[in-house]
Amino acid sequence: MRLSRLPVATQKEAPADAEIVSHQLMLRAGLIRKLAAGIYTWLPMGLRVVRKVERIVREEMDAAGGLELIMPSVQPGKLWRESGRWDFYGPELLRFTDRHDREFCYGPTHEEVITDIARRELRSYRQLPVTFYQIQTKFRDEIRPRFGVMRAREFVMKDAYSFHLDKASLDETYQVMYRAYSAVFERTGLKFRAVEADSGAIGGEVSHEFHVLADSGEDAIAFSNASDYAANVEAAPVPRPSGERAAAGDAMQKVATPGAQSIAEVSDMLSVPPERCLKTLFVCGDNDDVVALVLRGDHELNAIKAAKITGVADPLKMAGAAQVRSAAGAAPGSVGPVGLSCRIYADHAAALASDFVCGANEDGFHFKSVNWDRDLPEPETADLRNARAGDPSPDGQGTLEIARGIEVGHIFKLETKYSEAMQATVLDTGGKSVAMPMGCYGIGVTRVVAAAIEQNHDERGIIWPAAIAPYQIMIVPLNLPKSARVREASEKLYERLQQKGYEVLFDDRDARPGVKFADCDLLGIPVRLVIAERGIDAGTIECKSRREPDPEHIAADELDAYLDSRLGSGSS
RNA sequence: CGGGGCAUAGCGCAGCCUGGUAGCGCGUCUGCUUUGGGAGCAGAAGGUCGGGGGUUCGAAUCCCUCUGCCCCGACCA
Repeated sequence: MRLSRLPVATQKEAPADAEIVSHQLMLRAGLIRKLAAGIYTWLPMGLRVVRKVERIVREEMDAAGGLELIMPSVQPGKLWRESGRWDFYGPELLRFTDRHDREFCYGPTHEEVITDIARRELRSYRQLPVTFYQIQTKFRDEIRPRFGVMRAREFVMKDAYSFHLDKASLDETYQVMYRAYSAVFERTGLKFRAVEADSGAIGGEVSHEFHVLADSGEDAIAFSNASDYAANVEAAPVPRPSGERAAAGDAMQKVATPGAQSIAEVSDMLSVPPERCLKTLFVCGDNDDVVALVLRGDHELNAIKAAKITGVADPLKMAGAAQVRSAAGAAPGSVGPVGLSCRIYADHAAALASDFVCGANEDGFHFKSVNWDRDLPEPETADLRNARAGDPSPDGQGTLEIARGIEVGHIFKLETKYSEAMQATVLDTGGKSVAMPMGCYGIGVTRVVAAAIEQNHDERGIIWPAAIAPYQIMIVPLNLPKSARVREASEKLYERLQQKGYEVLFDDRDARPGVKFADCDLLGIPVRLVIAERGIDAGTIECKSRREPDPEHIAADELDAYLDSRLGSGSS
C-alpha cells in the first residue's frame, strides 16, 4: 500500500470527547470514525486489524471443530417471546416493527436463533455434539456507550454455541473451547489471563472470562502468585479465615463522633485502625424489608456475593436513606449492628473482630469496644467482601495479586435453559426425546482491537503485536523527490518484500522525515525500514522495531533474517 | 434514569458576560525555499456560529424550545 494513495490522514490532536488512550489513538491514526454515539465506521487501516483478529479466531474455531455460519442480525420478536427474553431483556434490546407491524429486534446475541436452527436441524444424538459459530455485528443499546469501540453499541463479536446429548459432552466441549480461546489470545500476541467468573443469572457453574491485561481495564482480576488460579474479583471467593477471635476487653462504650461519617473519619477520630471499625450496609431484601451487612472498614462489599444471600434482593440494591433511618434510627454514617431487629449478616472477617467500633444507631455517636456474643448476638456469617491483594488464594496455594483486565472473551454453559424453553430436543440412544445441553462462547472481536492498544502503546502511538498489525513493515524513503537512487532502492524493496508475502506500507509521500517517522510511530507498524542516501552508500538498511528504542543498520543481505526475527517467518 | 456541561471551519479552541455582519493554532490548496523526528515565507479556500421560535433597527452573543454529544452517579456508611 502506498501511503500517497491512502486518503485518511493522521491527526495530531484527538477529538476532545475521546477519553481513553485506545480511543484517541484509533481516531488519530485513522482506524475508526464515529457516526453516532457508540457507532463507528472502520476505516481501511482499522478494518485490517479487525480482519487479522477475525482470521485468528476463525482458524482456531475451525481447528476446534467449529462450524461457521452467519445468522441474521434482525430477529423476529416471536423467537424472543418463546425464550422469555422479550420481556426480560430490557431497553438494551433494540426493538422495532416492520411495515406489517410485526415485532423485530436487532440481535444483541443469538441464542434464540441458533436454538431455532438446532431444533430444526438436529434430530438424533448421532448428530451431536456440534458447535456452530459466527463472526457478526451485534447491537446492544447500552445506557452509556463510551470509550470508543471498547464499549460501543454496535460491535463485532464471534459467538459460538455447542449442542450436546448430555452434560458430560458439554463439559468436554467446554474444555476444547477453553483451549481454543487460549490459543486465540496466545496468537494475538497479547498478554491475557483466563479467569473464573461469575456465571450470572444462568446456572450455578463457574464460567471463564478471558481478559487482556491492561492498567486501564474495567475489571479487577485476582490471581495466585503460586498457582494457576485466577478469577474475576467479583467471583473470587474469600475463604473463611482460620484464626480465632481475640478475647473481649473493655466494656462497650458509647462515644460522640460529631461529623465523622466515613470509616476513615471515624478511624481517625477514635484512633482505631479501619480493620477494627465495622461498617454496616443496608441492602434491600426480597420483600420490602432491609438486610444489614457488616464488613470490616478496610474491606469492600462484593455486590454479587451479597445478592446470593437468601432474603437479599438480586440484583443487589442499596437501601435508601429513609429505609436506613427507619431500620436503624440514624443516618447511614452512624449505623451499626447493635440492637437491630432486621436480619444481619457479617462477613467472615468482620465476625472475627473483637473490641471493634461501629455506629451507635444514633446520629453522631459510635460504640467502642463492641464484641459479638457479649454486646450483640453472634451474627450469621457469609463471604461478603471482594478479595484483595495479599489474601490467601482460594485454592490454598500462595496469595492473591490483583491486576486490571479488559474482558474480551467469555465461555459458559447454558445447560438446557434455551433448549427447554424452545423445545430443542433430540432422540437419545433409547429413543427418548431430550433437551440438549448447550454451551455458549463469545469473543469481542472489535474490543480485542481496542484492548490491544490499551495494552500496547507509548506516547508516540500504537505498538501493534506483529500478528494483528494492519501492516507489518513500513518503508520510509527519505528525500524521495530529489534522489533517484532512493526512489529506485525503495521501489525495489517494496516490490521484493511484497513478493515475499509481507504486508508493506510504502511512505511515498513528499513529506519531511519527521512527518513520516511520526506517522509510522502513530500507526504502530512493527518494523520500519528507512531508505536514504547514506544507507545506500554503505550497503545497509536502517531497520527499527517499534518496540525497540534504537535502529539497527543491517546489511542488505541480512534483511530477511532481521525480518524473520521480528515478524516471524514472512508470509501473511 | 438522575445530576452537570458542551455544541462556532476537517481537528483543537477564542469570541458570548457588556448585541453592531466571525477569529486563532493545526490541517487542506498554490508558489518558492527546505529535507534524518510533526519546517520557513508568501498567498488562498473553507463557517446557514447544532435546529426552530422569540426579543431587537440589528443576535454566535439575550430569552424559550427541540436535537445531538460529553462527563459524573447508580458501593455510601
